Amino acid sequence: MLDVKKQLLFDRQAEVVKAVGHPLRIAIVDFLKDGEQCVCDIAEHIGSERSNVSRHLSVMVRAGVLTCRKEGLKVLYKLKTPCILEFISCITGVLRQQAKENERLLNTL
Amino acid sequence: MLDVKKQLLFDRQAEVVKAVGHPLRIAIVDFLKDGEQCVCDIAEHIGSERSNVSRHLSVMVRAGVLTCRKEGLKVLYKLKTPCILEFISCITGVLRQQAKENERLLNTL
DNA sequence: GTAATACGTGAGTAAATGGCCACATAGACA
DNA sequence: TGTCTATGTGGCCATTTACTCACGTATTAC
Repeated sequence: MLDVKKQLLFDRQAEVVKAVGHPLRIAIVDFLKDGEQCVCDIAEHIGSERSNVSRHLSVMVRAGVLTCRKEGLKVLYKLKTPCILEFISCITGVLRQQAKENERLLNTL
Repeated sequence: MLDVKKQLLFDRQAEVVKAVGHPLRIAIVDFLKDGEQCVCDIAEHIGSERSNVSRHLSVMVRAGVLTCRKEGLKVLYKLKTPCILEFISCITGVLRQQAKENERLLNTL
C-alpha cells in the first residue's frame, strides 16, 4: 500500500498535470513559449472569452505553471519554467508513437 | 486565431495529459516504472477497488500511455514509453520550485 | 470628477469525471 | 460439467469542471 507521504506527492503532481490537461490551456502554454502576453492578446489568439481565459490562467498560476505581473492596465502572463515545454514535447512523443502504430496497422490491411 | 490543425493537436495532447492527471493514475504510472503488473496487484498496491483501477487503466491505454497483454487469467499492464517518467519528473521539478519559493517566502517573515 | 479599458469573479447551468455496486465474461482447473 | 479467480462494464449518484453572462474593481486618460 501507498504511504501517506507518497499519496500527498501524487495529489500535488496530479494538480499540476490537471492544470495543463485542457486544450485551451495547452494552447496558452504554446502561445507563451515565445514570451509573456496579456490576457486580452491570449484570449484573441485562443479565440475564447476573456473571462474564460482568465479562469484558465488562474488555474495554471495556482498550480505553479505560470506567473504573472501587472503592467499598467494589463496583466502579463508567462511560463514559470521551461520544463513545461519539455513536458509538452513528451506528450507529442506519445502521439508520434501512436501515429506510427496506426500506420503500421494500416499497412497490414 | 488558432488554425484547425493546431486545435486538433492540442485536443489530442490534452487527452494524453488528462489521462495522467489523477492521483491514482500517477500512482499507477509510478508503480509500473519497474515493470509490468496485473490489475489485482496494482489495485492492492494502490489501495483501491479493482473495478475502479480497471477503469483508470483503460483510460491510460486509450490515451496511449500504457499497453497491456493477457497472460492466462491475468492482464498485465506496462508503460508504453519511458517518456511518461520524464514527464512526471518534469512535474516534480515544478513542485520543487514551488517549495523553494515558499521557503524563501517564509524566510522573509 | 467621468469615461474607457483590462481584468477578475459570483451565479447559474450543462457536461464530464470518479467512485461504488452488481453483474457478465473469460480462462484455469478439478 | 461446475467452480474459482481475474477482469471489464453498465447503472447510478455525487462531485467537479467548463462555459457564459453580468457585475465589480483597478488603472489610465481626459
